[in-house]
Amino acid sequence: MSKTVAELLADSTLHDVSVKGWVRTFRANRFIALNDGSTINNIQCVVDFENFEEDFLKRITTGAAIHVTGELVESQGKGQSVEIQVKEIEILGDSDPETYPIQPKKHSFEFLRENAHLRTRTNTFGAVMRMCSTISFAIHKYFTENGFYNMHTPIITGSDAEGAGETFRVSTLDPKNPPLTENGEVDFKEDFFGKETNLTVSGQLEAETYAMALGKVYTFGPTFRAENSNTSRHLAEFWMIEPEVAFMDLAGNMDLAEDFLRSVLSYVLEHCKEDLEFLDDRLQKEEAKLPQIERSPMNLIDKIKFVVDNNFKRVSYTEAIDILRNSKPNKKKKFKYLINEWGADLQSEHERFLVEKHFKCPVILFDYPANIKAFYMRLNDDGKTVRAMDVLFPGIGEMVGGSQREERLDVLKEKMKALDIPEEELWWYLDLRKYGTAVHSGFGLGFERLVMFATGMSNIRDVIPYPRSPQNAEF
RNA sequence: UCCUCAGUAGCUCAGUUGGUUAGAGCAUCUGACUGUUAAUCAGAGGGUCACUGGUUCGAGCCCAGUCUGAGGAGCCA
Repeated sequence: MSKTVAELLADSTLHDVSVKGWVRTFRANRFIALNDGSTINNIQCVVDFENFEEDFLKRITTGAAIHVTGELVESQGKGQSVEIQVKEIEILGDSDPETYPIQPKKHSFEFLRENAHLRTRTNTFGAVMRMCSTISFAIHKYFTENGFYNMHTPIITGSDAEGAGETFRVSTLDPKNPPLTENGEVDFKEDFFGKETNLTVSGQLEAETYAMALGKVYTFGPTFRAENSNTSRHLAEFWMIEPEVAFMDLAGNMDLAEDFLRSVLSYVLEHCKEDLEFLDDRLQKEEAKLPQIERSPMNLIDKIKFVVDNNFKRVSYTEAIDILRNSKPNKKKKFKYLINEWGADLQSEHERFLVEKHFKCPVILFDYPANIKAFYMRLNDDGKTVRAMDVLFPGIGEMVGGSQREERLDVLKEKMKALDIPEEELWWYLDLRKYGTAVHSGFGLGFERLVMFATGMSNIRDVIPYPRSPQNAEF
């Protein structure tokens, strides 16, 4: 029975072993570094090349899949504690060294992105993708242990009123020859659902309906935005975590976001040690090439520990504006957008100043001006701010965006009217405010952004298996 | 979408003021060696210089357009 490399390395009582994996390197015609993805570590397989045909050994190339049988012994070399003294090798799948793109050397992330189907066979992407899985599990674990129910919100939606960005249309109509109405417009009554439909940009509104029945719910599913965003932190398809809780106000929402993030990251510290150490090491080597000023003050693991061990700084929008207005870069006109008065939307440079320079820790900004936030956010008594909050992380920017939801029917209706959001599209959403309405809150958290922070990867396209972005849907 | 930068061998890159046959390291192939850690040593093969057009006696290099990628901005998670 074959064991995984992880099992071999963990159990010192094993003797006769059998393992299957992919060849990383074959050194000195004697040492095969074999990896099967179960761990970042390779198992060294020692071959007595005198006992094998030369032509057979030539087929043991980087990328080949092989089955090794032998004896697990203490290693004579220094780089590893144990190794397999090989008795038999079976080549399961050859790998043509002339064309196999992954060499035992450093590749650029850009190159590996073009070979996304093979990049998981590298140390870095293996580590990142194993961590994705662990983080995903930690998220479900946190919510389950805290009394949340998981729900699957629809991926195809009929309402265009969520207001969270451009949508992808879902249609079975013939794009070359669509049915037309008398006015010459596309007749979506003829379409599959009998109306215009899109891929979801958020499960929030549906999650609210379930929170108002099950109490605490969360969604963890794919989300689609057809924005022409070309940045290292946006994707057209990403996974979003959206908890929604009945009877919880904004303060509770902030507590939840903070506790959630710190718990998940703490779980990662505990359960991804080897992968984290590798990524940390890699980052430090990368940073060593940079000039002193551009290096980050903390290494990856310390950065995660810092977030786990310290409270997030909570600052109202109004306080943040005061801090920014009196800040050095504002006075010296170093900001591209200078902060002059209350009501201005905060730009990336301002958020980064607050998080990276002023507070030097994750920051929760709350109580934003109503006119720069979404229609469903709870209006404060001052009449000009809403109970919104953003959690800002160093290097990532907005990790979480959330709010207490407007629970008062008349206030909500007025807001929708002002923003031209048709009531008949969201009749069911308004029903929540008619029947047993209550204070409730929730937030959205971008899964890949959390993975970026936990892995130290700087491009979001490198923390999702097959990134979808403008002009790119390969694989 | 906007701004900036880049595109030269399979990969990572060098290529001077425009001037003979475009280079290096790694990878590959051949040979040697064999307790190595991205093994080492010797040799060989490998190029539509992103694409299209232009300027010029002559373009990898200059100009225009297009495509692709990166960083930043906007939109946001």
